[in-house]
Amino acid sequence: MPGPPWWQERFRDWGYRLTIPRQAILSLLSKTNKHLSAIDIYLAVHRVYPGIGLTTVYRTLDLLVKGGLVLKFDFGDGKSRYELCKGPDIKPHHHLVCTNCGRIIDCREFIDKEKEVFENVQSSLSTKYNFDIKGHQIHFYGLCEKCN
Amino acid sequence: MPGPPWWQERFRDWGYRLTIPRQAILSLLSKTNKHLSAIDIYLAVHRVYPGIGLTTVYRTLDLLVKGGLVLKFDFGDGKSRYELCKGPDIKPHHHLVCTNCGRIIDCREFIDKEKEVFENVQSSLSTKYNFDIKGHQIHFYGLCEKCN
DNA sequence: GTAAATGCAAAGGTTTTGCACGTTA
DNA sequence: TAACGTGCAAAACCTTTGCATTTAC
Repeated sequence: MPGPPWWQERFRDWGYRLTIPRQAILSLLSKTNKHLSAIDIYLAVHRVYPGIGLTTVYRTLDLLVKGGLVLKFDFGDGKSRYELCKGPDIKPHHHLVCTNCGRIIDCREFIDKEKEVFENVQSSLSTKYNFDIKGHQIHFYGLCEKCN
Repeated sequence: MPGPPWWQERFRDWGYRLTIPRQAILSLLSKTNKHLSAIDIYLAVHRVYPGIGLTTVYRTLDLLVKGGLVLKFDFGDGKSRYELCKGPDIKPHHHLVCTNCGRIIDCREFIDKEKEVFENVQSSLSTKYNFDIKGHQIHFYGLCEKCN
């Protein structure tokens, strides 16, 4: 018996309007574990809400990225990909990217060891460069099983 | 008294022709510590070799990336950036990216600690996912001194 | 001499912008 | 109802492709 989605309150506090396209995009992102591009999202939402425009997808994603609800990735194939990074069931992870076929695999096993290392690194980098570091991304590049 | 550039031999062994545009691009990349886009490279080479075309820049960069002489980065501003990663004076490093103004800072201090961590991680990831991992990138995102 | 490399122009694909119309709070 | 959000069309970019010409070996 799910209550209202957790992002409802967030939008209200935040002062932005929770419109149908925004709900549809958030709902989609919260149900997938894929690495969707703007077009992917447009096409998927279009099936359930045919009125949506690609422009709105881009603008909503920008908003969600700025608000820290979504992460934007560039894996080198010319289009950005988006992932929800807040909410229940969300675990931080990194990516293995096949440089041949573009396949992307999530990997989580490194996260524990990473934490202890990166907390120190980030705070010392912040001090040294006067940089307010918000986060980091780690991408592993190589050849996947099929392409190897 | 510099001898012939180190990449001369490399190209010959490799079976590719060492043309004027290729030399000009490699020469530029070996002298800069900036994070140049294709257009940046085109404009800089154009000053010394006006005959060059943007297409050749892209094709040469692809070649150098495939050959492992150059790394290609995407920092989220819609254009790829290129860095020489072979040759004398080249030290591996990672990047701090300002999400407001796009400024990019190289950081090297993490490299030592990183090595011991990542050698293990990469080999265990390789085994687990049957992925032949060639390398990784770490990007730190935040606000630089001016934008903070 | 011959295959490889180049430059131009055009095409392709992704993302952004301007503006009139709808919608949310 | 007033400000915010949307959709469409067009524009702006970055990158790739086709093809005739030039160049390196």
